[in-house]
Order: sequence, then structure tokens, then C-alpha cells
Amino acid sequence: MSPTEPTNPGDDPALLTLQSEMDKRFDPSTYEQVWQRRWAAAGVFAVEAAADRPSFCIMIPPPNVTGKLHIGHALQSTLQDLLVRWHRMRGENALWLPGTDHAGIATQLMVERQLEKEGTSRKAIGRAAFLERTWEWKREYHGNIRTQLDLLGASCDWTRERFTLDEGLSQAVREAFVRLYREGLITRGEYMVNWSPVLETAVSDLEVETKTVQGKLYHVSYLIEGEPAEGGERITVATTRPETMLGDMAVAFHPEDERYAHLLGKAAILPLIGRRLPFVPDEMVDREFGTGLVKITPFHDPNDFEVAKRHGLAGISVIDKTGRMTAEAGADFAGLTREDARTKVVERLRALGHLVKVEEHTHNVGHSQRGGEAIEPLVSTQWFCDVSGMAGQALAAVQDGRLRLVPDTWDKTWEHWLGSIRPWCISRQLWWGHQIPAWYTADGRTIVALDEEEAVRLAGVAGAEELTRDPDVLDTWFSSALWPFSTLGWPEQTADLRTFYPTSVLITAHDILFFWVARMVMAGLHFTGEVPFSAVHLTGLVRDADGVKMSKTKGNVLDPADLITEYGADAVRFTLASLDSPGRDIPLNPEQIAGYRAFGNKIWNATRFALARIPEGAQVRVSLDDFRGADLAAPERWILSRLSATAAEVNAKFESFRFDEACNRLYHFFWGELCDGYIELAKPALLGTDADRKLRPRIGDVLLTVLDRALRMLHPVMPFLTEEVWQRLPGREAIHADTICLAPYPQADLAWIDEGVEGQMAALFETVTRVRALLAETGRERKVGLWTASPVLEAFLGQQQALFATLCRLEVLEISSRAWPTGDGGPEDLVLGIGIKILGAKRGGDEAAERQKLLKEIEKLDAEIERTLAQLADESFLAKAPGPVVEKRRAALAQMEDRRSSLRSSLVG
RNA sequence: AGGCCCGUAGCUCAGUUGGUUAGAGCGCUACGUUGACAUCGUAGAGGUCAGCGGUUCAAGUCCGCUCGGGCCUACCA
Repeated sequence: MSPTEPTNPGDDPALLTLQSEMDKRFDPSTYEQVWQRRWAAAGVFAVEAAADRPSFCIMIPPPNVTGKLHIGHALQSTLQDLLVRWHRMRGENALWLPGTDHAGIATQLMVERQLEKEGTSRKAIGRAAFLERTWEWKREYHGNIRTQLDLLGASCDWTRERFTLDEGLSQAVREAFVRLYREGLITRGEYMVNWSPVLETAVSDLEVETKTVQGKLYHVSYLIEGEPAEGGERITVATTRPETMLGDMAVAFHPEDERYAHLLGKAAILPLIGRRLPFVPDEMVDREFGTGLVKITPFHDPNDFEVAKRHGLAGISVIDKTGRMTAEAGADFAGLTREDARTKVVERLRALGHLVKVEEHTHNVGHSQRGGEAIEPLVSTQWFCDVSGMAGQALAAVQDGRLRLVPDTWDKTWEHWLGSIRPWCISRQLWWGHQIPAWYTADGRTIVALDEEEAVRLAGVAGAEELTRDPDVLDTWFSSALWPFSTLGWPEQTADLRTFYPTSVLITAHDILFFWVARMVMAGLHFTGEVPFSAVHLTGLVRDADGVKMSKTKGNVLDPADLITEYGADAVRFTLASLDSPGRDIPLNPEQIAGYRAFGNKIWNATRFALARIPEGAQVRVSLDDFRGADLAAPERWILSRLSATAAEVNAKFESFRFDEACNRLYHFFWGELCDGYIELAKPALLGTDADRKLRPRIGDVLLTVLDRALRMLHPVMPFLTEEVWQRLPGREAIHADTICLAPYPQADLAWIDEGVEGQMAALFETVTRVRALLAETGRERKVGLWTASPVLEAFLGQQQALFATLCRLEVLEISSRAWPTGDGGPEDLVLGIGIKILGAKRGGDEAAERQKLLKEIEKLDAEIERTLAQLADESFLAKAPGPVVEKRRAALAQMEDRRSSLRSSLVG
């Protein structure tokens, strides 16, 4: 179902409420996208700049415009949406700004592949035509991202959607480039860069992945200059890349290596070529590795490049930008691929007797992150950005707390990377991207300007035709680095920028911490003087049920759209949020999603039950104050107490990014406390006679009020279901919100937290459990006696007698202030101050097994009592442990002893 | 080579500044269904918290070492 389909009645904002009966069947597909359209049509998520409320803003990590959302996006989007919805409900001016990234290399590759299928190529059709094709491609796929975010229930403000190549962002990119250039932080120069021979572009250090590969170490002997070919002194150098020897210019040894000190001033003769290679002493050489001699290939190895610089050595390029040998490699090798050249060089060396030996050797080789091909270190002219100063600022921001990494285990990684940062190669030999705003004059000057007009002026030439624009584009991450403020209109001081910048939180996976997060922080601090966000929540990577990384080749990829179709978006969201525990990857098991779909079913049916069974006229109460002074029974006071405690906890957990714990709490509150607890306690009154109801005043109002608040608390995680169900609660109109999206998020009402009633109810629940367990063992006679020495508890039990009998389905329930006589054969137990006696019951079932079980339990108690006695006899414990801890132990001891004696009595019978 | 994370029930994971007899979901066992929900309810089984040592009155939690797994960073030709 397309969310942009205009004909659906859901598009009419006047129809925001719905009144139909709840279907018995829980089926998220019947309402999820209906709500997404209604919210969009009503403009629920569009915000105004400069509102008189606190702002909250999250920038989406822009996905590739032509891409598809994967499960990791679903996780991040869920968490972002959860936070935005939570803040929106707290009355803040909450903006979640969506957008997409042009993703230079990835997108260009896709279009190139398409061209290839058509039998043509990028170079054949030319730059202008290629870019037009790519824009077409972008327009075609652009809607996908929104469709998928809609499926998930994302509450983005689509009126503010941005794209990294749109006009505003392009202007921001040019502005940033020009400023950095004029500050001397961007320079152009000839350096060694990581070159992808497949993509034919430079890539940054980050885009290179080192892989351990099994290779060979070739030992090659070189003749020393002036020595006779027969019997003269030779040296042996070791190399993993024999083909690069064609570009060798020297041989290096460690300055303190006595084995080679005598070679200083001499030279070796490069086999096959005959080039004279002077010996140079350099600290870089590891004396222990190989022979302690290193061949120096200035233009094809980063280390050698540095060595050559130190020693004033020239270099030659023997490998070209497509990975083939150049003319300078010699006529025998020119045109060969790197691999073929290696084979040929080795053959020649062997034939000429220069190959001493070949060893197996595992070593690390840089590979392109994108295509997987081996990266070639090449010397070329590129644009570089000196980020060392910005890195220092970004480092300081984390150290002084202006920027918080969550979890903070990333702090060290942050320090390590920023502390050892090197210049960033920002130019790419691609077409799809932000073309570098630099022009060259005929007389060799470089003009950097915001646009062509300015360039002409600065160059002092007659017109643009006298200038040549640099053909390269910028690294995609250069524009991404500006995302938090370029999306808000920077460099203009727009109302949006003033209202929403700095943004609040960034949520993204930890694998782009350096690619993106660090660069945004550096750029933000540099251009705006402020951290672009005050907290970064770094998620783990989503893996499959067995913890294995998802990949197309393994076929274990889970598509969020499929999961949403099968389980509903709310279940997918709840699952992802509840799995987001800090600092670890996320194993996603569809069974778990099914479990949370069942939770949705529970919510659906609990609401259905409430609506069907509440007394006539019951209403949601906007304020809990409405219940003050009302003579509420213990279950009512208990659930209101639990509600407040839960609200306090959930808000605190959201605040600290513990979405997993918040979800856990919500789940157990709704299912365990509201459904299994309160609704079961409410049934006798709701389903019984008027007399039953009189004992439980306001029960319907309390149930609806708790339900209303529970739904509102759940809304950020399960937006669709909560809206669908909440709309039907009688009395919710008094909240004055047309949609639950804008209803206030429940806050803790500490006045309603009642430890007394919680303790009593805990005793009741525990006693019910024990009675059920005992009755399950003792056959059918359902006569039970309870006793307690506490007058308060006795009064409480008296009030709850009928309820208690119903919950345990008892025929007879007697309550006493004294222990029941032992020795009549009835089993007994004692928990939380309440003694239980099965009256006049004969044991049923397997008596021996029951005695066995009792004995085992008594044994456990014996051990624990002994341990506690020893602890309480230990003077250092009494002296050093805090008072409350000691008191707790004493109380525990008393309880255990009581329980033991009760179980012993039971055993005697 | 350096850094980081993880090792808790059959499985996947929680366990906040050390403080009762270590929890959840799924799975498993038994019982239960005309009454919101079998996408359910009730009761239950299941753990020497990877191992060793240390600090402490007290360690799953803090420290050290070992073993096992994962990730990141790095210019050993």
C-alpha cells in the first residue's frame, strides 16, 4: 500500500479519530499505514522554527539515495523515532529531519553498471550525459527511502527533507571548501594516495581495509656496483611485490646495522634494468626482518615515499592508474597488469640467477572497501584537508563533556583515532558529486571561488572560457560532515538554524564513527563553534539469530520490509529497541519478533476486554488527582502506584538511552502487572454483581486511566497500535490531543507511589502462587486457612478475602491471627508474613516425591540459614557493613526460620 | 603489534555506584479452554556467573593473569 496514494479516506485530517468496533482478530496491517497517512495529512510531524518551546532535533543519518533500507537502518530509525516521539509528547518542538546522501562512488557504480548492460560506458557518453543519467536514476529511486521509513512509522518532517546534492547543500559545501582553502587548511599537492585501479580514483585511508593475505616473500640478490659478476659481493633484499622493483631507486639499511655499514656510499645494481641504486641508511628499516635490507620504490610504497623524501631521491611511476605497467617500467613490461608483471619479473630473475629463494608469507594488504580490489599506493595530485587542528577540538569536546559518546567505551577509540589523524584526501576522480570549486588559469594559477563568476573576477580574466575547472569531485563524506547544519540553511543564519542547531542527539551505527561522526564534530566545531549534537548513541550491528554478520552471499539477510509485512512495524520496532543494549552487536531472531507481536495481541485484547466490561459511564481521567480522596481499594491503589513507578523508570531509561531496559519495563508493566495482575484482580468486580462492584469504587475509571497512560508510555515504541487503540478510550477527548502522538507523555506521580500497599499486594500475589502450588499437589479439596501475626496484614487479608478466594478458586477460606494446628496432615507454607494451611486435605498424588521436594527445600533453607548465622556472628561484618545491610540479613534470617519451621510441620503430617 | 568488547539457564541476552537464596524472553515439563487473548493462563524443571589468583566484612560486579570468541586501529618490506 502506497503511503502517498491520495484517494484513501485516511488522508482527510478531519477523520483522525475512528469509532468502529475492535475486531476480535489482531491484524496490524489493517491500520498501520492508514495511520501513517493520516498523520502525514494532518501535518502532525511538521514543526515551526523558533517556536516558544524547547527544541529537540535529530538529523537522520542520510541513507544512499538509490539504496534500500537494511535492518541496521531499521534499528537506527526506530531509536531515532522513539526519541523524537518521546520528546514531542513531552511538549518539545521536536524535529526529525529526513534526507538522503548522493553516495558518490556507490551511485556512480550502479549507473555505470547499467550503462555497461546497454553496451556503453561513462566515458563514451561523456560527463554531462552521465550526470543527467545519474540524476534520472536518483529521481527514480528517491521515493524508496521514504516509503520504507513510512512502513516503519517514522515521524519525520518531510517538508524539510534534504539531499546532499541539492542546491542549498551544494552551496554549503562550496562555502566550506572556500573557507578552508582561504584558511590554508585545504591544499593541493602531489602525494602518495590510496588508489583504486578499478574505480580509477583516489580513496581516503578510511576507505581502505587491511586484509591478511597469504603471499610470497621473494629474496632477490643484487650485485654491488663495481664488483665482478662472478664471485663479487652481492646483497639480498626481500620483497612481496617484485614487480615494483622496476621503480626502485635505492636500497636502505638501518643506520646502526654493522653488517651493511660498509655499503654506505656504494650502490647496488638493479637486476633486469641495470639501474644504479645508492645505499641509504634509514631508521625505518627493521634489522630483524628479512635480510635487513629494503628496496626503496618511492612511488609505489608509502614508507618508501617517506624514505625517498628524507634522502632526496627521485621516483618514477611504473604502475598507472588502471593498474597496468607504464612505459617507464621498460618495454618488456609496459602494458602488463600488476599480476602479469609480477610473474614475468620473477621468471626473469629466476632465469638470470637472481632469485635466491621464495617463502610463503602472510602479510596485510590494503583493499578497497567498496570493490574489494587491492589498493595501489600511487603518487598523484590531489586535494588534501589538514584536519589536525579540528581533530584537537573534537578530542577536547569529548574530554570536557560537551559531547557525550554513548556508551562511553568509545571515548578511547575516539582519542586514539583523532590523536593520530593524518591529512584527509578529499578529491575523487569521479563525476557524481560536488565538483571542486577550483579553476585553473592558462598561466598556471589556481583560483578557488564560490562560483564561476567569482573565479573570473579573482583570476582577473575576461571570462569563464579562459578558466579550466578542476574536474574532480569531493569525497562524499565532505558533504556529510556538514549535514547537521547544512540541512538547516547554513551558511545563512536561518530561523531553522537558530532554532534547531546545535541538534540534540545523533544515532548511528558504530562503524561510521570516523567516516562520519568525527568529521561532523570537526566540521561543526570549526564552522559553527559548537558541537553539532551533544550526544551520540552508537548502536551495534544487527546480526542474524546465530550472531553471524548478515551478507547477501551468506543469504542470511533479513529485509525490514518483509519483517514488517509478517509481524507488523510495531513488533519489529519493539524487538529492535529492546535488543539495543550498549556496546554489543544485536542478534536478531524472527521468533523474538513473533513474541513481541504477541505482545501487541495482548495489548489489543486487554483493551477490548476493558472496553467491553467497564461499567457504564467510566472515563479516562486526565489527572490522577481525580482519584484523590476517593475510597480506592487496595488493587486500585496498587496499580496506580505501579503506574507511577513505571513512568518514573521509563522516562529515566529513555533519558539515558537505555531503550532495552525501558522496553523491558513497559513489557512487564503491561503484561505482568496490568494484565496478569490488575485485570485479573478487577475481574471479580467487573464481571460480578453490583454488590461486588460497590467494594471497588472507581474501578472502571482506574482501569481506563491506567490503560490510557500505559498506551501513551508505549507510544514511542509502538506508535501504530497505541494510536489505533487509544482513539477508542472513552474520555480521552479530555486530554485535548487529536492524536496520541501529541498527547502528553506520562510522568511519575510520586504521590501515588505507595510502598505499604505494594508490600501487601506482593504478599497477596505470593500467597496466591503458593496456594495454587499447594492445591495442585494436594488434590481437589479447596479449603485453605491463612494466618498472620501482623494486624495490618490480617485486616488487609480480611478485605481481600473474596478476591483471594476467587483467584485461587477456593471453596473455603478462613483467616486467623494464629497459626493453624499442625499434625493434621495438611501441608503448610509461610511467605512474606502470611502462613498458609491446606485445611483437612489429604495429600494426593505421589507422596514420596512431595516429601522429597519438601526435604530438598528445607535442606536449601538449612544451608542458607547457616550461612546467614555465620555472617551475623562475624564481628567484622557487624562492625563494617552498613546498618541497613545487617538489618536486612537479620530480617531475612527470621523469615527463613519461620518458613523452615512451617515446612517442617508440613513434613510431619 | 597496539587498543576495545564479550564469555551468566538448552538458545539469545539483562544484571545501574560491590550488599538477601543471580533474572527475562524463547524453548522444555505438567495441568488448564463456553467468558479479552491458545498470539492465552497456572505451576514447575533448568546456572560451581569461562578458569585461576587477589582486594574486601561481602565479588557475577573491582584488580591481575590464563583460556576461548569477536571487533577496531597500524607503514614490517
